Amino acid sequence: MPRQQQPARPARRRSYDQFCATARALDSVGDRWTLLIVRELLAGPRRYTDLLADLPGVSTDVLASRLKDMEQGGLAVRRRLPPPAAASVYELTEHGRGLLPVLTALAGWGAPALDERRPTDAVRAHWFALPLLRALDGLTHAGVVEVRLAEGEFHMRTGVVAAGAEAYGYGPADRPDACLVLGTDVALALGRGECTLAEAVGDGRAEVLGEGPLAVELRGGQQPRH
Amino acid sequence: MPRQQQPARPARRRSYDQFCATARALDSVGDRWTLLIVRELLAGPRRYTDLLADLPGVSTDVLASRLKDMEQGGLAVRRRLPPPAAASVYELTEHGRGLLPVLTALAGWGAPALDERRPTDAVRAHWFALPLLRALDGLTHAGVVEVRLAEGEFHMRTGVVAAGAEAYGYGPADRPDACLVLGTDVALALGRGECTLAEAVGDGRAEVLGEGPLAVELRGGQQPRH
DNA sequence: CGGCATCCGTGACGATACTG
DNA sequence: CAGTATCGTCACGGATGCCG
Repeated sequence: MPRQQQPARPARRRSYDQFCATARALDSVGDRWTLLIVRELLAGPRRYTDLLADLPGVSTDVLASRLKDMEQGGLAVRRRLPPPAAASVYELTEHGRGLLPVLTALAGWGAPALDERRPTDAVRAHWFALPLLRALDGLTHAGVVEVRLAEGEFHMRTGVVAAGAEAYGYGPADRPDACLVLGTDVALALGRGECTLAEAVGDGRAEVLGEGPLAVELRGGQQPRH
Repeated sequence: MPRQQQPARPARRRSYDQFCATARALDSVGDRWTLLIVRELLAGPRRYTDLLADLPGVSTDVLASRLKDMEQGGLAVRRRLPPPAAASVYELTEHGRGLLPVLTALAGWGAPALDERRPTDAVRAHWFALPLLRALDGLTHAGVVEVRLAEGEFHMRTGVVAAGAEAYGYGPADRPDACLVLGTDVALALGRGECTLAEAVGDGRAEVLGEGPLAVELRGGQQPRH
């Protein structure tokens, strides 16, 4: 009689029942939509409705259920905003932010599949953050880079990312150390590793604004490793 | 009229329909069991029945369906063995082997969840390969390490892994450069990054057999990076 | 309006049985 | 050995309703 469910109400989700680190990870984040919710929350705290808007296709009950699972799994917390705004946001815990390497690895592997944009495909600017984080992985200078694409803007943190800091975020940055203006095609090529940012700047296909050390490094003043 | 399915027979699988590298990756490998099948095939070619045996809980039709999806997605190929053995094996393509960083990242994140072994958990020796590969990531000497656990044996390739070579495999190695004898608890601690192999060898909780440069490095003759 | 809960149709999943 | 067939169950996707 396998999978005997004791009458506990929370009705624990289906497990792979394998003593394996990968299987345990997939027990937590292997369900449909979960890793994409993490991708959204890696950009910062978000409200339920905003998540719904940036995850086209997810149904309301599935999103609510996943968020509840993620709370129970210690991936995210629900935080009530101060009175002026009568709303609450969902926010990754440090454990949840630990999924960043998983997401960047997945993005690196999936980037070559971004060759054609299908007419049914949704787009958000910050979805380019994960591939670009990989492309700029070798930078020595830490700081915040604002990225401007035709699809919109986002910002990301270069260099060693502190444990408590978010790796990227929605919209423009408060005080960016550098500003990166890119076409979609260049962003895709960078994500695929087909060219470096220094090469794209040299070709005039990318533009770096700013004069700080990070901006200089982005332009190729110091070659990033590998 | 969303998601209008044209009468094409292959009935394309459900897609996230997002122009995002991560979403594209999950379109390919986001289905239940797929990444665990990849974990199995990363150890080398396997027959259908062997996969069924090492993936307890998967049903026959789901395994057949996933393998077909993986063939169609260019992740794996089915290869018929020469006449003596009237069977065929499934084998990862180079594209499929590119998922190794995704699997190691997932294993690294999931390793802390391996604190208790539940009575329903299945175990295979080679499931420890991914966390151990991470733990030995900084090694400078390339070679093949045979790992002996209470649960069984497997082997893995250290140093820079050539594109065509498998990162790990089932059972003992043909001609190992070093041999690693571990208890389960030490294997878990290594996977969690709680200690280094040199420390475990120093404590006598791990044993390294062999005299080549790789064996020396494993013992801590040269400290692995970080 | 934000944050779900409910209902329903479809399809994916899991277990078993069966076949070439 | 390597799957296909069948079937019951559950998860998913879409729409709508409720409630603070």
